Amino acid sequence: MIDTPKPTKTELAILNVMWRISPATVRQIHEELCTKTRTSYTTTLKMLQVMFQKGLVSRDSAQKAHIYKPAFSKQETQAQIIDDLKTRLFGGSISSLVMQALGSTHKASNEEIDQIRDFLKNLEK
Amino acid sequence: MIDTPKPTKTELAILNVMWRISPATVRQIHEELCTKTRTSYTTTLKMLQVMFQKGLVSRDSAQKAHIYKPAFSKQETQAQIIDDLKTRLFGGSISSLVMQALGSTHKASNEEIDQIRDFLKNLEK
DNA sequence: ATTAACCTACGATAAAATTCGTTAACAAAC
DNA sequence: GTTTGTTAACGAATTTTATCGTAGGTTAAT
Repeated sequence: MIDTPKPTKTELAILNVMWRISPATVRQIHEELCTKTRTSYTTTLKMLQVMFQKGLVSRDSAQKAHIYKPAFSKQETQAQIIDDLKTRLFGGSISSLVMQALGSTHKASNEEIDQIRDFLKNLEK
Repeated sequence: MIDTPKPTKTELAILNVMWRISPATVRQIHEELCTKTRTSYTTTLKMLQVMFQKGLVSRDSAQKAHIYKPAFSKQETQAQIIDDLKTRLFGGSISSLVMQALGSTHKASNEEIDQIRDFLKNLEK
C-alpha cells in the first residue's frame, strides 16, 4: 500500500503468466512466456531478478532452482493501475473512466452490460 | 487509427495541460506545467519536439513562437489507453475492467453510481 | 573424475525516455 | 547599431527499461 512499484509492459507480461501458474521456477515461467514472445532464458531470469529487487515478486531460494510468485494479486495490481489511470487521465473521476470504458469504442456486449447492471445492484447496499 | 503512439507518463502530463489551454505556445504550456512539476523551459520544448516527431501533437510554425495542439482529443486518448489496458491486464474483458473500477478500492460515490446507471440506460438502445 | 545438463549471478550493451546546457536567430528597446 | 530578451534547434548526459552472453557452481550420469 505504501510504495507499490508499477510494473512495466514486459513485467506485466511476466506477471500475467505468474498469476496463472505460480509458484513456479524461472524455467517454468520462461516456457510459458516464450510461447508468446521470443526471448532467451537469461532475459526472463534477469527480469525476475529485477522484479524481485523492486518488490514485485517474492521468491524462495531454499532450493537450487528458486521458486517465484507475485507479491501482489492480479486484483490488487488491477486496482492499483486503474487508480493510477483514474488520477492521471480522468481527473480523478472513476465514473468518467467507467463511462469511457463502456463507450462505443469498446463495444461492450449486451451480456457484459447485464453483468455490470447486476454488479451495480449488489453494490448499492 | 493505424498507428497511435501511446504517450508516456511525462507526455501525458503535457497533454493534460494542452487539452485545457491549447492551442498554445511552448511558453504557455511550460508556465502551466511547472506549477506542478519543476522542469526547465528547454525540457518542455524538447518534449514537445519529440511529441511532434511521434505525431502526438501538431504545430503551426508560421510565427516565431510555434503554436502547438494535441493530435488526438482527450477522449480519443482515453479510449486508446483503456483499450490497451483491457487487453494487457483484463484478458480483453471490458466488463471485468469496469467492475474492478467500480470495486470497493476506488470508492465510487452514490452520485457516481447513479450517473453510470443513467449511462447504461441510454446505452441500451 | 570427467562430462553433461541444469541453475544463479553479473556485467555489457542497447534502446527508450528524460533532462538540460549551449548556440544561433530574430525582434524590440535602448 | 548595440544590448536585451525571447525563441527554436541541437546534441550531450542521465536514467530507466530490456536483452543477452559469459562465468561459475551444483548435481547426476557416464
